[in-house]
Order: sequence, then structure tokens, then C-alpha cells
Amino acid sequence: MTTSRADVFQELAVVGKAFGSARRLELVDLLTQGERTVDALARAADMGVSTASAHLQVLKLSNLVRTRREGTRIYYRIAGDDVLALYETMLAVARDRSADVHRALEAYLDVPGSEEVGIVSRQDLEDLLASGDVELLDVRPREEFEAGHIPGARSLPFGDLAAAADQLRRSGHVVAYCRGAYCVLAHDAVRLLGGSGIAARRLEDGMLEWRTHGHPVEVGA
Amino acid sequence: MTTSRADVFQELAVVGKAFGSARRLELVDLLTQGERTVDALARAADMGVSTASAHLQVLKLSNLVRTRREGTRIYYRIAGDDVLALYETMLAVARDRSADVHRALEAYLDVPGSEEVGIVSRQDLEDLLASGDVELLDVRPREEFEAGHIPGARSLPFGDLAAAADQLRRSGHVVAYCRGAYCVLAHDAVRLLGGSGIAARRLEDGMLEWRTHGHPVEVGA
DNA sequence: CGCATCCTCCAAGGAATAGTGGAATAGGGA
DNA sequence: TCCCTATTCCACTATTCCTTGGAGGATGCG
Repeated sequence: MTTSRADVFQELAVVGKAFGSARRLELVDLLTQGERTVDALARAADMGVSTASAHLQVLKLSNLVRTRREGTRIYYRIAGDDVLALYETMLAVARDRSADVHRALEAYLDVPGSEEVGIVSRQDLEDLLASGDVELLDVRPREEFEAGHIPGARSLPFGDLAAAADQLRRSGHVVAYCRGAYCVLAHDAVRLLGGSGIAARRLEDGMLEWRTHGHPVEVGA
Repeated sequence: MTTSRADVFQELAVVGKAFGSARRLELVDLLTQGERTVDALARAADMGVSTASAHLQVLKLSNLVRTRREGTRIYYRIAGDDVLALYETMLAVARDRSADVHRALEAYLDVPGSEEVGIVSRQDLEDLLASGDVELLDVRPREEFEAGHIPGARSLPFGDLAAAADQLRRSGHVVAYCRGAYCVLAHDAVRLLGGSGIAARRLEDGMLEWRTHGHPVEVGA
């Protein structure tokens, strides 16, 4: 048997390489929200179909994603929760270790650090849901809502939010969530609702962390 | 501010890239056991000093490792426990997701799957240490022992084990450990001791996991 | 001050990877 | 069967990365 120590690292590096391209990470990020077709991924990440396909092949060869065929189209999805956890860990390390990432994220999220008051933890949300006294808004694209959402949530894509804001006036709590800790949609939703006089809060992180921490997920419309 | 979504992934990919080379992973693996000089790393990983230095620069630029100068030599170390956790998570994902890695690891560890009886979990070891009725052997190179070991362990590098085996006959338990779950030293030590009629067991994983799971670590000789 | 040691930086050739447009393939529907 | 759609495969160029040897820098010692 000629399997050496170096071979182990060689195999291991395949996983690292897969996560070593910005374009691929963008695809992975989209896939954390549920399965998608090649074409949908290419459009969402703004790259050529050939390019997207090539990157997806790399991810598939490293066994980080799986495929499912339905008619003429092929759906890609993350291979398992451990991959989600790895992605999440990587995000956390990058944020804590690199001032650049931290700055990029802050700038991207447009958080001045001041108005960060309306935050609900995952546990708080579980409690609120149990009490029933909460309007939970999933502001991601409907596509992602259908691929998996928090039970009890209502799909209200960010684009439709402004139009629906008026009918949201309620006595109870309003909480919005989106993809993960680094997704702007929930931030923006809370800001928009605030502008309409509705005191909304956002889930601390998002669907990615909800899933990786073992909370229940509902699939379908 | 022109910080876009793509920039975030660009920064993120830096971390991925850092873990995307077999040579670099080999260095990281060595560093999980404690700080080392460039020259020591190059020798241990069997690569040129220039090559090692170049790879270490990449790791340093991605903020995954830090340096410390002592006279003319420079010690590299893992930047924090979160990086250790990331490495551990990556190992786990690679093992579970890739049949190749799994096979490579099994072949490398030379485990027929049968004689896997003498295993002690981290919790069991804590209990044994509390009772005092255990001879705990750290079979890694003395260099790594000094950079951090389990309190109460005795440094007995694998190379010296055969010579010292005779004096190990004891009434209590004998437990060996090495770097991590994928380190052969402890496996081999248990096998060697077994051949000398000493019923030894090995710690389930190793120093890497001991550290990342928050168990106490002692530094020095 | 000169010299030795350890490390980083630089330059260059070779290898691997990314992106792109077009050809080839597979499935579905008329 | 033919056509349409979605995806993969291929060929090509541009770019990036790896490795190596040697020059250059910092530190310590006599």
C-alpha cells in the first residue's frame, strides 16, 4: 500500500480548493438556501452558464454538492448539513481573523453600529413562535422560501415588502429574517418597515444558522 | 462605498485558498501541535525552506497564523482556536464526504477495523486522570509535547517507546495519545505495547480535539 | 566590524486554473 | 422523428500559482 501522509493532504486539499474561489463561494452561498438549477444559479451569481457549470463540477467532484435530475434540468444542492456547518465556520473565521472581511461585511451590510437594537435570537424566536404572538416574515426570494423555511413564517419577498407594509400593522411582534448573518435583506426590511412606522426586528442571523443549529425546517409553499 | 457582495466573497476566498494546497495543509497540521520555526517546519514537511516560507506567507496574509521572533529565528503558530476548529471541521467533512479521503485515511492509519477495542474517550480520560490511576503517554515528538500537552501526561516519543516499554508494567491503565484523530503514532504505540504484553489503549482522537473542545492544556517540559 | 544563521524576497520556468464561445448530449413534447 | 431546452464538454487564451535557487535583510556573536 503506497498511501502516504502526503496523499491524505492531497485529498484534503480538494475540499479547500473548492472553497478557494470567490465565484464558487458565491454559488455555495446561494445553495445554502436550497436547491437550484444551473441556469438559475448562473443568473443569480451573474456569470455565464458554462462558467457556472464548470464551477459546479468542481464542487460536485469534491462531493460538497449533489445533483438531482428533473426533466431537462438539473438541480444542485449542498450535500449535507456538515457542509453547511463548514461554510458557516469559514465565514466566522474569516470575519474574526481578517480585518478586511470584517470591514467588507460591515460596509456591505451598511451597519453604522448604532441602530442595531431590534435583534431577536434564535431561542427568542422559538419562544415567540410557541406563544403565537408573532408575525414572522421570510424576505428571501419565494424560490428560497419554498426550498425550506422556518415553520410559521410567511413568504414576503423583499421586493413585495413596500406594497404589503400597510397591511402589516399588528398588535404583536414583527420579525424578519433572510439567508444568514451576512444577508442584507432582513436589515433592509427592518429599516423599510421602520420607515412605515412598524416596529420590526430581525432574526440575529438567518436560515443558514437556523438549519445548522438543528431548528425545525418546513419545505414547500 | 463601492463594497459589493462580490468583494465579500473575494475576501472569503482568501481563507479557502489558504486551505487549498496540500503543502499548506501539511504545515497547518504540524502547527496544530504547537509553534515551530520555518526551518523545523520545512524539515518536518520535507520541503525547501523557500517553499515553506512562501506558503507560510500565504497563511500569514490570510491571518490564519501568527509569528513571533526570537533572536534570528521566527516561530509560526496557529492564530487562534477558531482556526483549529475550522481545520478540524474540514477534516471531518472531507472524511465523511469523500470516499477517497476515507480510504486514504484508513489505509494510512492501517486499521483493519477489527482490533479497534482499546479506545478511551476524552471524558473517560478526564475521569481516569482525576482518579490518578492512569499512565498517560504522549508519544509525539518532544518538541510538540513541550509546546502543549495534556496535564499529567508523560512525554515518551514513539522512537523511545520500544526501549522504555519494559519499565511500563503497571497495575493501572495505560493510555497513549498523539496529534489528532488521524495521527498514526498512538495507533502504533498501542500495537507496539500490545506486542510487549502491555494492555494499552489510545485516546479516541488526540491533542487537536482535546484543545478545541476546551480541555486543559499544560505548556513546558 | 565581520561573519554566521535564519528567514524573506525576487525572478523565471512550468503547471494548474479560470473564463468564454461553440459543439455535443440528453430529455421532453409535438 | 424533429425540434427545443438545459446542461455538459471541448478548445483556446489569459491568468494565477508552485517551486527553486540565489540575492538581500535582520539578528547575534566573537
